[in-house]
Amino acid sequence: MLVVLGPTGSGKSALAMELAARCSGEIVNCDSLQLYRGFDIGTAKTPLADRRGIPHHLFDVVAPQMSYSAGEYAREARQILAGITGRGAVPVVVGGTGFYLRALLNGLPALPDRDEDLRARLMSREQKRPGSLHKILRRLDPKSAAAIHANDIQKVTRALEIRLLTNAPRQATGPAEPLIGHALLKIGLDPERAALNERLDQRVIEMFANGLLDEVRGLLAGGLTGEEKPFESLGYKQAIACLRGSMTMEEAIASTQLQTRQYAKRQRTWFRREPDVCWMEAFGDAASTITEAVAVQEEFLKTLGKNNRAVGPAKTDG
RNA sequence: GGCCAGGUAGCUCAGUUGGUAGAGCGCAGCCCUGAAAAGGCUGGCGUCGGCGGUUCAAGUCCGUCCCUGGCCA
Repeated sequence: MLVVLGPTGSGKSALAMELAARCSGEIVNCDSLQLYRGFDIGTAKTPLADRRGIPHHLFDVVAPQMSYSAGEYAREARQILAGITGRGAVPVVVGGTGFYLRALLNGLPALPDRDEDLRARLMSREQKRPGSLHKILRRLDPKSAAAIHANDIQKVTRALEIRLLTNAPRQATGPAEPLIGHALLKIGLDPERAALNERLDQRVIEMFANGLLDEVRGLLAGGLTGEEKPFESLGYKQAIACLRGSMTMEEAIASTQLQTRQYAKRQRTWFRREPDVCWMEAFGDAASTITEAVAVQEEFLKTLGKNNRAVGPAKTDG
């Protein structure tokens, strides 16, 4: 399988389709927001008309009211991958959400999902006495408490949740199950920062010009409140503020541009640690990048073919 | 031209009765076991508008000049 990763706006989707078109590939989304139904313009989802007949998976599969998690993603994506390889095609995972990609490839330990009731109780405790959750964690799971900053309430809460639900500290909760049975080629896109920023700024202007506000109006008219999870994301947050009159359009655009740049920065930091990535310091839709990536892909598919033949018979007992 | 209010970190601004400067945001770097487009951590020597003066010591007092905004001519 192939993985195309990189910051937002680096041209992952375009490159992924070029690669998929050359190897009977099928695109598998690894972006936490493109999963959501109805959130198209602000998430830069590839429009149906531009998908060139290439199968796209895990787009528009989550209702906006639903909260989602890396664990759910990993489970669903693995099923999709199995289906694709089962019919002899090549999965091309397109990922901007590093944590989801890690969950997919490395797996997550078998841990309980969010427990909203428990979280509500923990939160009210934290609100009454700030810092109390970390204090409790220090007693119940000192190792996690040392690893998580006291101000990081989200992660403190999660660690405490695990400890209370499983009666064990996080580290003792068993190993993750990495994805197996797939030869992997990871291609990373890392265009020059100034050029990416410029493109991101431009993209935000286009999103607002091309109907982001209308899309949000439509979502609200369809019964959503504007408080659902995906409305907390880049562009949608600002669009809501704009529709409610707490932000002008100019402010909304500027704020989205700013936060998009910051997001891209965090993605870069995350992906830098991803092992075994074939990095290309350019946009994925540049002709030279496509040429280079296709060459790498062909090399990969060639060795993959050999390995499959060599390893094939031995696989039966696995 | 006169009066008033200002000119302090990239931006917005704090700076007590004089003891060589801070906060938010930005920016830079980073973290990450089910919210991840989320959440969190670390990093601030900047001619305190210029020049003189008073003082052991001035962003802080005095003089003068420059700039910005407002009001009056």
